[in-house]
Formats: sequence, structure tokens, C-alpha cells
Amino acid sequence: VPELPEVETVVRSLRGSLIGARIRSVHCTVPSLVGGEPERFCAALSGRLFEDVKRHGKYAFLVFSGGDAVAVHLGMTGQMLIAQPGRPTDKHTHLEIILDRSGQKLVYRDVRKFGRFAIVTGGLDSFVREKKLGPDALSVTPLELSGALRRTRRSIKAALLDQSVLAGLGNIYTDEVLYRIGAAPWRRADTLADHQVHALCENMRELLYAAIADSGTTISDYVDPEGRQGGFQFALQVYGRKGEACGRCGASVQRAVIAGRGTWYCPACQS
DNA sequence: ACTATCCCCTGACGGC
DNA sequence: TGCCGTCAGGGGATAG
Repeated sequence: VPELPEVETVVRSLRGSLIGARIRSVHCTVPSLVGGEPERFCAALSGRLFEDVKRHGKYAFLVFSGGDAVAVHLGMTGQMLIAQPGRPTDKHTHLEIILDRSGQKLVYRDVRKFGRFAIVTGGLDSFVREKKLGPDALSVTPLELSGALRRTRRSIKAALLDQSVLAGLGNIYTDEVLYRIGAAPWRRADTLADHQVHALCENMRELLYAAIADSGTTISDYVDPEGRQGGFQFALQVYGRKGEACGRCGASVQRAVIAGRGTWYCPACQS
């Protein structure tokens, strides 16, 4: 499941592959993926020159010269792949961007088809406002975060998963950061003390940078644009580790459903 | 305004 | 080449 570190890994890789390349043509077969008529979406991108690749939360932005962009959300199983034109497309490939460069193409694969593409014409900031995205998890300040957390009576897990509170965390990194600061996922968000919110910011930044350094987490589908899996799944401390010993106290990691999501935690270290 | 629930979509998995 | 029900999960829509 692509969260901030996986999207950041994709963005860094695509910068090297896309910047300076021009779109020769775009092919798409799934209307729901592009929010309407595929023909119109594809035609609007033909001839564009890639200038940069950016990210906010779990959204990647393919920015064209002139300022327009394509916003990409990978959903649960979306993959952005750089491939040679001869490479055969399997049944889960729903979109292809043919590049005017050394015979390459950008391929979008998505088994579940929960991903989304959208053309952004009013600037990235307006898109972030429109989608009601909160501050990015890598740049949020403790003050911003504590302000947002004090405003809700939900569990800290539900609050951190809410992209309008904080953009970038998903189920995996939420469980991991709550373990790191010793906060129980069911704790009401507005009961965290200032020093805990501070610890949350610090630990979240360290966690996300460590995951990026490992090219993200591959549980099932995630791969980078070169088709490589991430490595951070081996560094996860509680996520998916029900019954294993907590590395800090030795207690057995437990699983519960909180905020509608499978949630892993140490019953002794987190409260 | 806030919060919870349903739904999309498909592969994996378990029961029979 | 067994069939079918259930589950997972990001986020948008819908219902309280």
C-alpha cells in the first residue's frame, strides 16, 4: 500500500526518467481512472514537456512546463513503471504514456483500480485546497499538528489516517509511529500532551526518512518505477507482527480493529 | 461540523 | 481449472 515513503520513492525515481521528456501520446482504457472520457484526458496531455515531479502526502504531481500538472494517487495497488515500448502490457495495465525519448514509456498498473489521475490547471496549491489535504507529514510543525489534534474527539489513529488532518500517513506508518511514541491507537487525539505531540512529529520524521532510505515498504504490490521492491518491511516493529515479541519489552504484539482498520500494537508499551 | 458506515475492485484464503 | 463467501483497504459519497 503506497503511503508517503513509497510515493516519495516513486517521485524521486520519476524525476530522473521524466524531466526533459516530452509526451508523444497517451493511451487509457478505464474512465474511472481519469475521471471521465479517456480520449479527452489523453488528448489534453499529448505534446506536453515534463518539467518536474512533486509530492504532497500520497499524491504525486507530474508537472509540465507552463505549470499545469497531472495529479496521481496510487490508491492501494497502483504502480508507476518505466518500461520499453516493446514490453507487452498485461491485463492490469490501464494507462500508458509514450515518451519522446530513447523509446521509453511510463506505464500505470493497478490491480484494484482504486488509483486516480487528474489534470491540475490552477496550480498545486489549489489542488491541495480542493482535496482538503492537511500539511504534509514531512513538513508539518508540532504547533500545526497539536492544533489539528486538539480539534477532534476521535482516536489518535483515526486522526492520523485522516488526510485532511495530516497528509501522507496510511495504516502501516500510523501503527509504527504510535508504537514509537508509546501511544495507544485508541487514545483520544485531544488527550495527547504537548511533549507527546512533539515526540510524534520527531519520530514520524525519522520513521518516514528511514523508510524512504529503504525505498519504502513492500507488503504485497508496491514496487518502484524500476520494478524493485522496497526494503522497509523488514524494519517494521509492530505492523503485521501479531503474536511476535515486542522488541522493547517482550510482550506479545496484538491486533485489533480501530478506526475500521487492522491495527497492531504492544499492549504493554502503548497507553 | 463531525463521525461512522458503505462502496468500489480483485486476489488470497478458508470452508465444504 | 472447484465453488463460493469473506476479507483487505484509501478515499469519496452518504447517512445520521
